[in-house]
Amino acid sequence: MDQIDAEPVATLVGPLARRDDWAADRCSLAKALEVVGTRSAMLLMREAFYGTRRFDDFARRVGITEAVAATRLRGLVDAGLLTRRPYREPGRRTRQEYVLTPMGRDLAPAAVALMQWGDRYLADADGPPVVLAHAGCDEPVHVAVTCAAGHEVALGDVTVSVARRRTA
Amino acid sequence: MDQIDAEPVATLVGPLARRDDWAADRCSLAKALEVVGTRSAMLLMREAFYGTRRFDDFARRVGITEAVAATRLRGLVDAGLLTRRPYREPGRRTRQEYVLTPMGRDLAPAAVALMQWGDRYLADADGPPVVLAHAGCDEPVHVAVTCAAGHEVALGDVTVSVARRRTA
DNA sequence: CGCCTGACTAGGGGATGCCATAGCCAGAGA
DNA sequence: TCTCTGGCTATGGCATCCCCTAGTCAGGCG
Repeated sequence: MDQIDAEPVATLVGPLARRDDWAADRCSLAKALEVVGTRSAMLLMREAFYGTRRFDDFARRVGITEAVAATRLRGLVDAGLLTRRPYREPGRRTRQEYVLTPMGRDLAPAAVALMQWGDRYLADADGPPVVLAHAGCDEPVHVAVTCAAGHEVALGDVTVSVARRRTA
Repeated sequence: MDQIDAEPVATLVGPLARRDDWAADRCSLAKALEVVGTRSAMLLMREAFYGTRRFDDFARRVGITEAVAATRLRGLVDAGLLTRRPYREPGRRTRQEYVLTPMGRDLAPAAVALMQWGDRYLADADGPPVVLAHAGCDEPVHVAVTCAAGHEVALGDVTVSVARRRTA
């Protein structure tokens, strides 16, 4: 251990304790960042969570140019977070809309976690601009790390260990 | 509403329902991304969560050059996620270490949420490389959006509304 | 006093992200 | 058939991110 004092960080167990022997290139966080690691990609996902579907709404609401929106949306479709789907309003021509897939929808906790962190530490004097609540009980929502038994887990109580490989 | 069918997305209530009247530039998610919106910044935070403290360990384990590590670490210190602290091992010269602040520590749920999403959708055939568990009960941890009453909340059950401003 | 090491800084260059302006194409309405 | 609009694509340019290869600086040790 190269810990000097007992700062609450995660505990690495098993082979991971020798950090430099472990290749971080398989890290799922790194892989996730390859897909949604840009500002524009994550903000486009925010819009998708808010129900935006049309190309120019995405571009305008995120505040990026249509060229960037086209590139980024194509990337998100290719990665599987959104699907392109033609639709038709009566009296209008056929259009494409970008709709969340389950994979895209499952990114919501990460986006909410980032938003919550921003609310807490980066909001201006007026406080956070929006509040997320549970439609059922009207209580505000928050994101937390919990274990299967339902305990909320602090960083200092997390252990990190190598997973058993699915394949030999 | 420009919803075509009932996809489970968040429901915007009040003034927010007219999306284009709402300026997204105060969005906390956007602000968070200004701080940790780059791949290297988030991966440096991952290392910090794992207990890394020394400059060259950060650079080597994240797989970035020392120049990038220096710039990014300075940014994280300036933003308040890490502090620089001199320390001294006996017989060694004084060094600087980078230690998590409470602000940095509170980013952990967002990082875990992204990692969990990557585990689920982006892992290779071997499955995710590491498993996070609760030190107390050994159960794997996961990140979820919950309300104050403890209910796990799906995206479709989230409402988004304007916050009451802290200041007039 | 001079070497060595840890912790950076400097410089040069390629790739990506973003912006602004302009153009293209399909299809509905006139 | 002509026009208009939504939904993109194209071009050119600046900024940022990242890499690689040095070089610098402080301080403990021989």
